[in-house]
Amino acid sequence: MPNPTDTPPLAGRRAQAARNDAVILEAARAVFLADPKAPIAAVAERAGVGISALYRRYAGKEDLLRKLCHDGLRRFIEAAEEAAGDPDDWYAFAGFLERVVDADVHSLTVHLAGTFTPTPEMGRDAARANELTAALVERARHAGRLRPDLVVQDVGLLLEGCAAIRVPDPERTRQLRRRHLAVLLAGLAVTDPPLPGPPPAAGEFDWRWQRPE
Amino acid sequence: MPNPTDTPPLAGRRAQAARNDAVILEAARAVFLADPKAPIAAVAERAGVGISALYRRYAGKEDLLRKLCHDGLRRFIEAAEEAAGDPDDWYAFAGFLERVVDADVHSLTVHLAGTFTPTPEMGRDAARANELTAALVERARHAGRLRPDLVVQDVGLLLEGCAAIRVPDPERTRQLRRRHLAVLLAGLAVTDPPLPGPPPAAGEFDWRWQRPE
DNA sequence: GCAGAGCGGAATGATCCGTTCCACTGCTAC
DNA sequence: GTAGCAGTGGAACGGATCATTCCGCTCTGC
Repeated sequence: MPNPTDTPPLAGRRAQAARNDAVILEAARAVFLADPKAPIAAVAERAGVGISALYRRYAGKEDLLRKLCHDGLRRFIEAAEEAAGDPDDWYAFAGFLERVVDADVHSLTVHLAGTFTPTPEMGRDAARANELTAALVERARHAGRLRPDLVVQDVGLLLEGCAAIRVPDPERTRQLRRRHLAVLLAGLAVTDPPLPGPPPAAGEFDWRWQRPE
Repeated sequence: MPNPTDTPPLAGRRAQAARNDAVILEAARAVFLADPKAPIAAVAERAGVGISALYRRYAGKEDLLRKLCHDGLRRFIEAAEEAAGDPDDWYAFAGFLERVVDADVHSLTVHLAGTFTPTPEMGRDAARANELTAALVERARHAGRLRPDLVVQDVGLLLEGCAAIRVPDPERTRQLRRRHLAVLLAGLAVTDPPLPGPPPAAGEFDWRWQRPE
């Protein structure tokens, strides 16, 4: 009689349900990453489950999208915290970008933004993500390894540029993005010539999070 | 009796028609740039004309999309030819990228690809565009101003990264893209460290031009 | 055995969109 | 003058797409 109260070695129906939790989330991630406007049926198909399995877990499409996006935000935060552990100021920053790019977190968050009404907690997490990023930028700049005219808001744009690169094969996508990122990093470590135009301001991209109209 | 055979000072109905030609194309460009899946009615509305005015000129949506994309390809070629006129090998290359980014040509071409069956002429133009780009890359590299491990196919990805940056205001979009491009250019002018991963191969992105299925 | 959690997938109803159609306008040719 | 027609606006049509609901089935847990 293994574990009467707790149920780690979940079996039978319950086990499938628990497995489906993960499978569905993974499928949703993959599908909406490829096409943010994909129908919900595509997620079910990809997960190899019926539509009911989805609606049993989420109140509706918007609910799923919100969950997905929030998870992405959390991964972003994780990446920043992990990277911050690197004692080298430059590699902390560079490693952060690499992690975020590898995890393919930015495109999900950005392309799904505006398709749901965010929760207050998401707002708080977004703020935290921003702080962590700013700290990483500050460290790298203070160490003199990062061009001084780069502002935090630029980082979002860099990540967006990387996220735009996408081919059918995920692994190849990762490689090509790394390649792109390498060019960017080389450009970020250089002081001259200075960056043109007014730098992006704080809050300049907040509109992304507003619902259309 | 001004001009019995030719009709430069077109008037009345004809004049409106000629004006509409341009207005419609411009509207279509703007609309499909903002959303490649936009309905045709949105184009008509933006142009301030009825739907008939569209269908009088184009056989259908696909026809319009093809025309738009082909125009974009031609602008790309123009940009390459103009930039090639610069005697400085590096500025020819950099100026080429700046022109393409400013003209917002790449995103249209890329995001519309696959939504129509291309004409043979488009195939030829695409090949020409590729040659011109390769020549520019070659010049810059030969002059020792460009990192030696950059291949032509990388250029498409760089442009894609820039095109991914988009805010509601077109002029601000242009500024931010220039800023992004400046980082990229700085990174391209640097030799060390070398770019990671297998470089993109010729034809690796041809799938973009295939219709879905 | 049996109640019901969990599920598959057809059915539903709403929305969206490409295309067609028709009535109208005002040049233009005669 | 005026008949004819190129050019047009926009309503109407028909097909496609989707989110969501619903029903009947399968097994598990007891």
